[in-house]
Amino acid sequence: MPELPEVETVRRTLELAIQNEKIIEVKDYYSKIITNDVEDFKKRIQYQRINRIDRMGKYLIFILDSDVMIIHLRMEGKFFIKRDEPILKHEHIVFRFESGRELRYHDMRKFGTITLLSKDNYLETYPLNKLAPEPKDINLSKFYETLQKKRIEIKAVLLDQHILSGLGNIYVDETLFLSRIHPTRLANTISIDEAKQIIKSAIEVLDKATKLGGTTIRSYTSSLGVHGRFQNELNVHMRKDLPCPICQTKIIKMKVKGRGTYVCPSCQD
DNA sequence: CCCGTGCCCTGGCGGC
DNA sequence: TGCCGCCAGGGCACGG
Repeated sequence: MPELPEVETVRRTLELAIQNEKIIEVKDYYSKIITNDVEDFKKRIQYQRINRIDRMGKYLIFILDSDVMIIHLRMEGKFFIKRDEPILKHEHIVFRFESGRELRYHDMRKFGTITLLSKDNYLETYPLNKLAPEPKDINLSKFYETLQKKRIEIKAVLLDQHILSGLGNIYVDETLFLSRIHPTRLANTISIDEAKQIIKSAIEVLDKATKLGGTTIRSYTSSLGVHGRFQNELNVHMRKDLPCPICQTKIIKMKVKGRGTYVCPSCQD
C-alpha cells in the first residue's frame, strides 16, 4: 500500500538508478495496466529518454522528452531493474533501455495503472487535474471549508485524494492519532483548530516516514531492495491489542468506510 | 452534487 | 493435507 512516503522513496531510488536512460522497447505481459491504447503507447514512448522523475501525491511522473508517464502503484506495484533474466509471473510491463538494462513493473494484484500523456497539458488532464494538494501545500481555510460541507466520517475525507493527497490507510490512522481525533467523527464537526492540527500531524507523520524510507509491512515489502523503517514508529496502525504509546490503553481495530482502522479509544474521542 | 456500494485482483489465512 | 470462501484495499463507475 504505497502512500506518499513509499512513493517518494521509490521516486528517489528510481531517479538515481535510471535517469537519462533511453527507452527502446516496451513489452506487455498484462496490458490492462496501461490505460492508453497499448500499441499507441509503445509507439509513442519508443526512443524517449527519462529526463527526471517527479511525484504528486501517490503518483509517480516520469518526465520524458515529449510525453510524461504517470504511474499509480495502487496496492502492490513495484519496480525492479534487471537484464537478461526470465520474466517472472507478476512482471507485467517491461521497459528495455538502450543500455540493455530493463525496468520491470511488478504487481501481484494487477491494480496499478500506467498512463502516457502529452507533456504540454498533463497537469490539466485527468488524473492529475483532479488531484488535491498535499498536506504541506494545502490552504487551511479552504480545507476547513471543505470539511464543513462533508457529512461523512473524517477518515473517509482524509482518504479522498480530491480533497487532500498523499495519505492512505496507514498514515490517516497515524495522523488522526497524533491529532487525538476519532476516525468516525463527522467531518462537519471538526473545528478550525482541529483542522489545523490534522494538517500539522499529517505533515509531521509524512516527513518522518519519508526520512525513514517509508513503511515496510506485509504486502508492500520492498521495491528495488528498498526497506523502509517507519513500521517501527507506528503508534496505532497494525497494533491491535498492543498498548497505546501515550496512555497504555489497548489499541482497538474497527472498520471505517470498509477499511481496517486502528484507534486508541482513550486518546481519540 | 452528494454519498454508499460493488468492482477490479490474487496470495494468504481460518475453518473444516 | 487440501479445499473453500473470505479478506486486504485505492480509486472509479454507477445508482439512488
